[in-house]
Amino acid sequence: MTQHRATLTEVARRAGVSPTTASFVMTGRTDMRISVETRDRVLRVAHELNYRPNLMARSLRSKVTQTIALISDTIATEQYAGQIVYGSLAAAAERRHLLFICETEGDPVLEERLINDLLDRQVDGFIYATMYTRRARVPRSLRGQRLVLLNCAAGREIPAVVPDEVGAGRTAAQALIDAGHRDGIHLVGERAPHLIAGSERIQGIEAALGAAGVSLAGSVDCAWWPESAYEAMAAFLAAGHLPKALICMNDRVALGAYQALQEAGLGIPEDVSVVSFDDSDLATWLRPQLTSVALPHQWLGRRAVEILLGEAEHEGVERLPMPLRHRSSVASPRGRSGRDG
Amino acid sequence: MTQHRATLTEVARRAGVSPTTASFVMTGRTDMRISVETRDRVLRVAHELNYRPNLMARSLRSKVTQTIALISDTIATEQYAGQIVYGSLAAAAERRHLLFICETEGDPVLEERLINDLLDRQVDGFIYATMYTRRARVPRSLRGQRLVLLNCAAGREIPAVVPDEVGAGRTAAQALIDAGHRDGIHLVGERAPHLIAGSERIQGIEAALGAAGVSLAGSVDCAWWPESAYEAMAAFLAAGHLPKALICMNDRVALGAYQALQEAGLGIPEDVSVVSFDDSDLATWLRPQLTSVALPHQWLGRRAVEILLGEAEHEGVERLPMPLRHRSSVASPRGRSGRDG
DNA sequence: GACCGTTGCGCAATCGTTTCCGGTATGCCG
DNA sequence: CGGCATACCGGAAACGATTGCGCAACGGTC
Repeated sequence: MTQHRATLTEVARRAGVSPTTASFVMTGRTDMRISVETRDRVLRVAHELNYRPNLMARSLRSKVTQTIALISDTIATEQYAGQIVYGSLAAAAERRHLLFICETEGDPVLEERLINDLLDRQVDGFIYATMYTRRARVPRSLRGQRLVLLNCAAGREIPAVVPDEVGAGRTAAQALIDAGHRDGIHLVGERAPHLIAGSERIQGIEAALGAAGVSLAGSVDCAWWPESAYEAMAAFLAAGHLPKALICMNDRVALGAYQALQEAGLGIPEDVSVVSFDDSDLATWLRPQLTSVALPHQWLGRRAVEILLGEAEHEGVERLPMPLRHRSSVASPRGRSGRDG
Repeated sequence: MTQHRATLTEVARRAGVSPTTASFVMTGRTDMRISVETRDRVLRVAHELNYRPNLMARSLRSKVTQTIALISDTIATEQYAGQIVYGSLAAAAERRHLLFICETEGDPVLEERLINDLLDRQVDGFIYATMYTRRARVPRSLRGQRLVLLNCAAGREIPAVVPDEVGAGRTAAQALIDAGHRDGIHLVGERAPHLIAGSERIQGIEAALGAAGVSLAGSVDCAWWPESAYEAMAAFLAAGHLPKALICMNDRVALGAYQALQEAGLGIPEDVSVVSFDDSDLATWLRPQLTSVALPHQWLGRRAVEILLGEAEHEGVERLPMPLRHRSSVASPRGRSGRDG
């Protein structure tokens, strides 16, 4: 089935040298002097035999596997996770590391089992990711391991990478302020205390508005899903409210808001401006395209790998900026003279 | 940093037995007789020392790593990929295997490098996945390896798992027929030959329609994206066409169609019924919720793992059914007496 | 010719398991 | 008391690399 792989010992024998020499040649180490002829001979034989090192054997000795684990509660289930995975994958591949991906489904027992399985395979380090930003309790079995938290935090001593949600809130609010909005600004989406992203975004929003001498006109309470947002928004409009600008807690909420606004005959952005968070695919699919503050998922992944592999200084919790993706859903308050025409 | 892990030899010494005995006890092998007392003693010591086997050492000897590789062109970039990953992950975890995930980005050089890296780590097998169903050329370096193709095929001798797109086409068409549609049925989305999913879906659609003595009233040509679909559909309506039912090539196309229909004042499903393919998140977010034929992504992943680990018979190319998710976007042709109210 | 630095390389142990061979008691039978 | 199962276990060689030493040969110096 699987054809024979030449071993280092075979290469050494065929080249007429010791395994030691062959090893030094193959790994390119220079702390043992090897003549050019010998070196070339070994390399030639290795190439002829199509030699590839057995990394398990190497790792057994050297204690380094060039392997890292990305373990998450719901890595694949959540739609954005792909970008995190991709960022980590790419960063790992660039550094010649391979990634084990695991999903605990939030089950502590499964989590424990997976961590042990990973440990048994001698992974060099862990990225522990959660889908929603929150405080995390680091599993006991991860104590003492090389570890970076992603999207969650657990004190200063463990490096963590999270999105700068407060900054995002400021950015979103500022986008409206810059467009000339001063009143009629409403928040859409519930402010539940367990949604850290939410509280922080709101904190940033209020800071930016406050700095401009503006305050929120009100808020529409709904779950962070299209249907809930649609219903709440429809009821809000039916009650006679007429918002001039909406800050939606995420793109899915924005979708629901769009549906209600359009059904009520309100134009975006002529009558109502909309900004949102996440910058998912949805943002470009809506009509008009949605201005959204992007979650830097790919960067979170990359950054976590960089820190894990010790290339970046770890400064406790690192907050990655959430950039504004400016599109067509924001215009100046009255009239159609918005910056996007 | 990382605390000491007890080795099997240590356990053996502390239990007063040979490593051989300890090994047999720990792996639960019965082909060497071991007294109950000895067994218990070893187990107790192992537990006290918190012993965990070093799988690298084990694998070095036994040639089995309990590790498989999922290698894909664009695993994370594409939004559905998450479900494939999740399915494989779960299936692998259930069988005590760990998954290496890799993304080649369609680059043959990177692909070659990644496969070699995986081979060097002695993975037990490969799942080679592509995001869009197509013929695949299997990389040379994968020849002779345990391998299952996912979403692509390359001849009878290599097991493959793909969605049953022809069946999906039949299902979609049948949904309209069952609702009473006989004419005014239009296709939305380009029929490009490289989109195997497309050709096969159309094949199924025409088969089902033909069997019912019905034929397509026409088609709207557009790329498989919301914006393109919106524009094409808007133009189509502007030209005076009035479709009674739409079969959209995927949910994103359906989104574009929804936008155009709603802008034209046409009601879904009162005036126009819509069915689609993929059953992405979008389908439940739209108003009305979209009837869609689901891509069984999670099952593709699971199935590939099962076949790879030899639990399922490999019968060449296995086509997984694409089930209909019936929602509110389909009703009987005229009047609002659709089955979903 | 003794000494020494440099150059070039090999021996053998090691990593933590598994596994191929045995081996030693003990009891029982005849 | 010899022989033979049976029950229980251990020695040591793998697996395929890395690595701590040590060592031979050569050339030059005094």
